[in-house]
Amino acid sequence: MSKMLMIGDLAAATGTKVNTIRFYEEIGLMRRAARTQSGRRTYGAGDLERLRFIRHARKLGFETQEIRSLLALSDDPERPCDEVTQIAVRHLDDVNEKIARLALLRDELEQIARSCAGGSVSECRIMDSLGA
Amino acid sequence: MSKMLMIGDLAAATGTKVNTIRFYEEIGLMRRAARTQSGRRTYGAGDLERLRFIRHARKLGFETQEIRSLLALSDDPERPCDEVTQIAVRHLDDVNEKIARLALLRDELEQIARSCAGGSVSECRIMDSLGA
DNA sequence: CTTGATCCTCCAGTCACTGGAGGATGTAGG
DNA sequence: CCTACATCCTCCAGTGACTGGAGGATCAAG
Repeated sequence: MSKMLMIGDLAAATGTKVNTIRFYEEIGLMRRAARTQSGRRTYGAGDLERLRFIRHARKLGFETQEIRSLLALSDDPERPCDEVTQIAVRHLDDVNEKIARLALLRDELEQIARSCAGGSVSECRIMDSLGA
Repeated sequence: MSKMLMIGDLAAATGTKVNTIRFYEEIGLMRRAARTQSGRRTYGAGDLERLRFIRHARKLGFETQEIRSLLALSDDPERPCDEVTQIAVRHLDDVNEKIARLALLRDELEQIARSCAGGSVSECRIMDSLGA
């Protein structure tokens, strides 16, 4: 069988605090981990992947409930199709808007970095980039 | 002179809670607002733009300190150039990574929505999209 | 068999808000 | 002018998502 991971291994592999992983279990983002005889949590490769997903999603500004609903898409791939599509489409709009805003911000940051090459930034439109 | 805005106008225009705007002032994200005779905060168009920027940035997963440093780029456009460039470049990397991850997530959501057109989703790779 | 790293539970603290009490002010209708 | 009601003020307690630490058990190496 494949390698057993301890909670510290997950933490190290994802840059998450051990306490945070236990917290994710408590609020139901991570599955209740299997335990050893002495009560220590054990994980597999799937749990590692799941934790990475959660962490990245958080960094992208998704709330716990949104992550829950994204994870649902992969947790139960056999569920009714229209339900799944509905969740996916709802998130698609959100994701596309995030991408569009970030693209504007990126353009402005590039502009600042470039224009600054010779002199001081007198024309700063950074707020316009997310102000729309 | 241009239109004077009250805190409630800002709140309505940006979908922010009144209390949250006061909180932003407290932690120094919003400037200390000018007050009327009776002590009510008054704002101008610039404050509205600034608040919109803050709100969008939060939704994109930036922390208060990061927003502070982004706002600094437009707050003081005459400051030393290398300093500004440094801030901009540091954020550029972060922004580009966010965009890349969101693009992967979008592709996967599109795939789910499409493939679901006829049947149930048996091949769900949504976690791969943010798992890298 | 000791020592040090990791694990456990439980609980208090932080960050970024959110909501409400209690009271002053502003404005529109009678 | 007076009342009614929305909006403002300050202050403070509560929530969501962690973060850190106390106090104690377990495990792996020497």
